[in-house]
Amino acid sequence: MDFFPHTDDEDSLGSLRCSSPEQPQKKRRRGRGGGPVQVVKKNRRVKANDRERNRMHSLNDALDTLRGVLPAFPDETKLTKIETLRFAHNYIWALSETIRIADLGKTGDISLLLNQTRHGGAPSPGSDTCSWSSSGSSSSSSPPYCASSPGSPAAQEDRGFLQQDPVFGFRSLVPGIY
DNA sequence: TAGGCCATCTGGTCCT
DNA sequence: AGGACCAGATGGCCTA
Repeated sequence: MDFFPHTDDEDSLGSLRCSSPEQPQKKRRRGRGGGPVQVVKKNRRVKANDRERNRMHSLNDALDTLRGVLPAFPDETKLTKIETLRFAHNYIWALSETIRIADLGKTGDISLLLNQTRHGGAPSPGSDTCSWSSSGSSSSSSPPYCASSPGSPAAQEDRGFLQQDPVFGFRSLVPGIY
C-alpha cells in the first residue's frame, strides 16, 4: 500500500545513494576549486540542487495525488510514473466517453460504449494508433492512449491492465460492470 | 546479470 | 542576477 516507499527519506537516502556533497562529483568535477569564486559557485550549485530536489519532490507529490484519484487495484503494485500518466489519460477519456454517450440521450449504459467500441465505433486504446494528440478533434475520436508508445515500449507489457480492456485501456472503471 | 525505474546532480536555457 | 525548467549522465535498488 505504500505508494512511495522511499519518499520520506529520499533526501538523506538520495544524497547517500548518489553523490554526497563530500563525495567527488563523478567525472564532471573539474577545475582547481578552492578560490572564493569557486566557493560562491559551489554554494550557488548547492542551492540550485536543493531547489531542483524540491521541485522533483513536488512533482512526485502531484503524481502521488494523481495516483490517489485513479481507481486503485489492491493487487497491483504502485504504478510507475509513465503508467500513472497513461492510466490517467485513459481514465479521463473513458469518463468523457461515458458522459458523451449519456448526453446523446442513450441509456448511458456503459455496455453500450463497450459494444460500440468493440465493433468499430470509437478507436480502441489498445490499438497501435497514436493519433489522439495530433487529431485535435473531439474526445470521442481520440483514442485514449497509444498502448505502443515508442517512448516506453516495455511499460505496458508488464502492466497487463493497460491493454486488458479494449475500451478503457485498463480494468473496468466501475468494478463489477464487466 | 540485464533491464527497468528512480533520485540526484549538473549545465544549459528561458523567464522574471 | 537568480530562479524555474529541462534533459543528459550517473549510480542504486529491484525483479525476472
